[in-house]
Amino acid sequence: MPGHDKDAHSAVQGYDKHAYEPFAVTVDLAVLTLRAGALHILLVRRGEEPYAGQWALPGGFLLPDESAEAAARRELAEETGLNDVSGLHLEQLRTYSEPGRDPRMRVVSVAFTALLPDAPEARGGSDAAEARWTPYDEAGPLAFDHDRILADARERVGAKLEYTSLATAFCPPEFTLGELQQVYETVWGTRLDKPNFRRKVLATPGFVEPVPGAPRRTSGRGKPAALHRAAGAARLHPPLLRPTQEGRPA
Amino acid sequence: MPGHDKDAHSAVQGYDKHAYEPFAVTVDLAVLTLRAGALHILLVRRGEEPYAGQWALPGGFLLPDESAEAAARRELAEETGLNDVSGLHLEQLRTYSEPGRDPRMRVVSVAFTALLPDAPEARGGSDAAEARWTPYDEAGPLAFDHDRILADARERVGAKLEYTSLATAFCPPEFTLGELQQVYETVWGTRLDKPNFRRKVLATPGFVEPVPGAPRRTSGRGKPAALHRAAGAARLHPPLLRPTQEGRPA
DNA sequence: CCAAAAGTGTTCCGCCTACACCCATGT
DNA sequence: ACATGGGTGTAGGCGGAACACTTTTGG
Repeated sequence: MPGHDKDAHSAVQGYDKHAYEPFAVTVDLAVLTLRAGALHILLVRRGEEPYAGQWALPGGFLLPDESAEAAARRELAEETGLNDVSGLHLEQLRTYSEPGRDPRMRVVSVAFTALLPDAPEARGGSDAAEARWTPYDEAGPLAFDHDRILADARERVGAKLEYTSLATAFCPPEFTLGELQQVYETVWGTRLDKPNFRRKVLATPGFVEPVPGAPRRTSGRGKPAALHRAAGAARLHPPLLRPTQEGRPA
Repeated sequence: MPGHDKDAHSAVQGYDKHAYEPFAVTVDLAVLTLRAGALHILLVRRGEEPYAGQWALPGGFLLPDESAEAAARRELAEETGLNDVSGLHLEQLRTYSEPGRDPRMRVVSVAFTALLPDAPEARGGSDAAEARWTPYDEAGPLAFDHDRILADARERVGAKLEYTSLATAFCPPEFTLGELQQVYETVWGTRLDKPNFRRKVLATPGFVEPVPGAPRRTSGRGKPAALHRAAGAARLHPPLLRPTQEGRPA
């Protein structure tokens, strides 16, 4: 929002939108999902310079009358072919504005993190751009500063698992506690004690609740599990803390 | 960063920066400090329409070759007269991009939270705009969507006190544990048990460390306190959790 | 001597960890 | 029968809450 410096006033008072260097505003999306017990990220292959042929995060320009959130949903739908984009978890990560991050022009990008429960195979984008789910660890060097955005997204998600109900966003509407536990184990890269995980989750008010008509889902082997769904809470009290890593860097 | 949609390409391939509706990009600053045991926010009074005469968050336009962070520091220096802006804690809050949030034109604003130890009296800005420290609770209706930005900032700061060493940013370089406790009590609006607070803080590795040549600072009455300073850690393990509010809304 | 703030000690209780053990299902 | 995953029980210990108590200053 405009402040009171003279630069702003001279630009704004006359409503001259082009008097100052304009900025291109884009959104970038770090779309994460769990496939085969591993964290995957949605990437698209660039068709043009710069970075032609390299993989990058999906994204695109804001249209004149949409918010960054709306642009992110639109781009996501266009590039993955998802229908119910309205329901999924979308969250601002941060905004990247360093000059020179795009060699062509000044681009300010609002980055989002999106979490998907299952991973529908990615279709190419509307203009036939190639899209692919890639294991997080194999997401090679990406175009622009997307490596950093991706790293920021992972760190943020890992931290938010502790004190928010974010993990349910990786799960389908109805899920088993085993599935929920896998989310934590995969994102954190640790093993958790199943009985204790179960109790902690159930003891946290508003985290999950059993589905009334509970038909228990079987996962091949073993006893079929009771189904749960997200109860309303956004923040977890008490939080589900990561196991204490002794050698943690201060 | 550009994606692969056609809109983007047609705008970008020709390097035509004005082919699409340009966006004005600004920064807004929620500058918080503690004065007289209460949370205060730095506000400036607007001189022009819209919202002329109303109070607003300080901020301003990005210059062509500076990042949002740099713009935030520059604006802060200009509007408060602070010299060592380089040292203080500045952190991205989120980006506000809803169309219509500025009635004049399309403005995308990157909001920051800044935390100051003491509160030097605010000078008016370089162009004589009025600036004032205001108790958080008395920050009346602000211009634009700044009420929301301010609320978001407070919520974020409160949450981050739990699991980061952010509280030290409200303190001078060397501080007493009593001062640190006041930060928590003021931002959270709760009372904390002094002995337990003390032990928890000292038990969290990397949070604070005693200053070697410890001359103990007196605060009028009572035993002078030992001085501490922030040790390196950014995240606290274990976190300093807020006292459990039972009637917390889910 | 008293008030006020810093700092230490100690007890109690809850929760978290760990691991043992039972349940239900597929092969 | 047995492997596999779901689910319950329980003993031990660590840590936080609560509060008593000592220390050091200013008035």
